[in-house]
Amino acid sequence: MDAQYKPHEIERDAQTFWNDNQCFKALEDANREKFYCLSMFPYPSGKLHMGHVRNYTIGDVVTRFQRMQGKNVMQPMGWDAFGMPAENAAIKNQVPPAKWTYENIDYMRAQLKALGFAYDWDREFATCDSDYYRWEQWFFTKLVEKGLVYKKMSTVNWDPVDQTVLANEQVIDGCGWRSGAPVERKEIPLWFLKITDYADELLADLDKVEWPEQVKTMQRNWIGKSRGVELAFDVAGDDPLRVYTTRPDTLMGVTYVAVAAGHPLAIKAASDKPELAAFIEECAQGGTSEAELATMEKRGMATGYEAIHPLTGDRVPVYVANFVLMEYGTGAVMAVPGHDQRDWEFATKYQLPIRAVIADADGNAPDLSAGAWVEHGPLINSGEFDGLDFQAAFDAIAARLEQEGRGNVKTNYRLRDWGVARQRYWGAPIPVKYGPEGQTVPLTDDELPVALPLEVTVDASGSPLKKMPAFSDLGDGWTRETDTFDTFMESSWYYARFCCADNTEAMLDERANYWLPVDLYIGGIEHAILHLLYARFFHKLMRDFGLVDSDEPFQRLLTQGMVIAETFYRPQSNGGKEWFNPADVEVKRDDKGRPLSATLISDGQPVQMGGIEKMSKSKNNGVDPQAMIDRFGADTVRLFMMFAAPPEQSLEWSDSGVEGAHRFLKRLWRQVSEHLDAGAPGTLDQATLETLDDTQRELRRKTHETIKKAGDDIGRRTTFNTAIAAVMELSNALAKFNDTSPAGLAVEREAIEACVLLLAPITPHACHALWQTLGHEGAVIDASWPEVDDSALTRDSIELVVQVNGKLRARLEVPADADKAQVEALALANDNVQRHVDGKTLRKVIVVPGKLVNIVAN
RNA sequence: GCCGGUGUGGCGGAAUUGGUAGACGCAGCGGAUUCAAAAUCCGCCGCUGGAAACAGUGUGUCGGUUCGAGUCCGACCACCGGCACCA
Repeated sequence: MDAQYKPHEIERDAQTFWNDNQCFKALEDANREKFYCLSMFPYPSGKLHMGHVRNYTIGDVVTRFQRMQGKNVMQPMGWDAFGMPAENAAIKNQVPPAKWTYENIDYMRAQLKALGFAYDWDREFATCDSDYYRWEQWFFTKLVEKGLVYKKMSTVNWDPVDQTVLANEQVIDGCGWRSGAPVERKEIPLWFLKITDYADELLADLDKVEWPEQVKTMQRNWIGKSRGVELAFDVAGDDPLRVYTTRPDTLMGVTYVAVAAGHPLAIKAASDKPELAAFIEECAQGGTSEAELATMEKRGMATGYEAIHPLTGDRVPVYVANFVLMEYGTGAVMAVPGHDQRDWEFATKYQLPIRAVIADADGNAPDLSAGAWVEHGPLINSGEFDGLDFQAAFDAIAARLEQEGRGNVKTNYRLRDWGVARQRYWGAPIPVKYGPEGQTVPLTDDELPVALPLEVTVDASGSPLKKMPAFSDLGDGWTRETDTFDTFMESSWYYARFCCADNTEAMLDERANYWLPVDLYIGGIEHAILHLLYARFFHKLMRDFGLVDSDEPFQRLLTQGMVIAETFYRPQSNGGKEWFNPADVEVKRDDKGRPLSATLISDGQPVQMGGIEKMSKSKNNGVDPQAMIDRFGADTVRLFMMFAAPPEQSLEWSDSGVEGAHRFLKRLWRQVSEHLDAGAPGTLDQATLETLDDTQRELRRKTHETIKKAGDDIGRRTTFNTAIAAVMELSNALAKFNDTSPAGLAVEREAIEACVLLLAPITPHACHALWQTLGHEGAVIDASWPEVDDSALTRDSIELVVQVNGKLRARLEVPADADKAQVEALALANDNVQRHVDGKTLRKVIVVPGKLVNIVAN
């Protein structure tokens, strides 16, 4: 064997072998247990970044591990190819988005192949292929027929200079990112899917999936099921105002009512009040994101109207408030400043009355001078309802409102219907046409697919489709919808299409039911809500249409952390920052390794350290995976990624850490080489096992402990870092083991083969070569995960720690079968233990078998 | 602002069910090998005191539960992710 580890040759040979033998082609086989492992597919932005490498390495490790467990595995890969960056690149470089996208795909596919991922490439597709999105268009028309789609007015960010709709990301500090003009809120008609029809099921079925609890919690909170009361306030001279509240117990504390700026009552009130009209116009300033709405200054103005309290008949003023939104709920809220902090701040600002109607913890009227009292408590100042607790008050007040026909108990959801229309070009056209008499008609099957025209010129003024009569004008007064789908539509069902991507006759077929649900889905935590919720919804839509028979798309979920790196910059005269790549910067450290200063290598001048952040283009702190592969090989990059942190945590890039990973592979390679040079090993038959000496038995124990731990770490815990650490320990034990007897070499062979098999999912190329070198006929890709020999794990004696009052005072070597009394006696006989219990009274001795003894004395 | 998370040596991290804090790796220090260097190998490595044995102290901060807390509970601080048109 070549004594030197040559990753590039090894990787080329292994990949050729996998390719030639179609090792990763997945075929349905009803007699074998299937395992569908899926990593979130990438947006083809240009080059792979480290986040991709991490994501796909995790998926590949699990895929190869499950294959070694005997499962019929399928791991596909494709491209989430529609989206804004292609349009931005088109504006910048005058390249059509399609050309840019497909070139990026070609480049990134080659990078994925260089990393040796076990993908079934026959299933590959890009969502911008019309063979893919045609089924999405088809399905949308079916949803229209089922009444699950509707059109309504909705608020978007409007750039008044570029005359175009902006994404939230394109709104910087309230201004358009290109024009710099203050953004306005504008109402336009948009298509929606009725995800709220599925709110209850989306909530309940979270119990069916094995997802991280925090992700389930986030989804539950996002859906936000609440039980409250919808009630009406009469308005003198106008229609009643309907409001929803989860705190009907505070109804007697209502001191005003607030409506959205777009509310009919507000608009009516503004007709003879110029200052109110001006205020309403001001409310249209700014972006639409919830974060922006929640943090903006709360402002309001009286309408002059008064609402009549449904129970007391008192008159309270109606305000227009900028934080009430027309499209959420009823566009009006009742305000209880005594018991809601936002209402309290608003009331304080506009000198509105604040009434206490809920008692504090001591049963007294709460002090409301510094803020609202928001806890539950018995009612006060509420007439006949005084003294009732939250639940009793809720029920009594709801019953009373219902009896008077002024309200009813209602379940509400925070979840809003899914707006799927985008005023953009690079997306799947929405398959709808409009008639001369204003008809809205979904396209029929023979009118599908609507192919996106690919030869276009894109500029900052919005979608070119709107300016292309060849696309939009259907003749006889009919026009085509020029909006395209939200790209979340494509990513909501791609996992199912991978099961039968070659089907040109149907969206899905029976193969989908063989593979689905996805057994393990891996992707960034940033997708914990939107993407995963939309995909779950879409799956249920497809189920109710008979396309799949499962309830949930993703059985297990692994949310990976970000890849982060140090940032470096220099302030610029315009107040901005010029960011430098870590590869171009040299960091000086003190003798403890703490960073002191940094300089740019090219000019030797200092740069500022900007902290450790997510690798991104904007901060120029990305480390190019390709450069790392070229330098160390794919296995080293994969090993470092898996070793440096557990998958759920963020991973800080470290050049020297990568070198450490490389060092380990070189060392393993050398260990195999030296082992082979040492001669032929004996066989580990029963007779040999019985005659092993202590050192040999110790190495065998370590081998089987490592097999056990690595299998549990990879298969159950998905903590690849600790699995690797365990194999490193075994390798360290091997380095200390110098026994060239036939039995010694046999034990060593077993340990070395364990190292190779346990690392095979992580560093598949090196292990492919080592497995061959060790004389195996079959490839390691077809090898089974090694089995634990429980008899190798037994010990004659174990180490116990002895504590006195919880502090470690001694370590004892005791027979493995020692009983409590023996252990206690041994512990008390220890000199150092005696010194610490001397002169004290023994209160208690706690023995934790196999672990420790704690002697309590005082 | 709201929802979710994280915080352990110089650094990345380990400690799986409340039971030895710091596995494994990086950096650093010392040594071997070498004409020399690289590579490699061996040893040391939380902080304070001590020659050592050992003692004290230590998991963001403050408090609590427990024989025993990195782990559980309460309050707080800092940072990260998401917030519906980034993907």
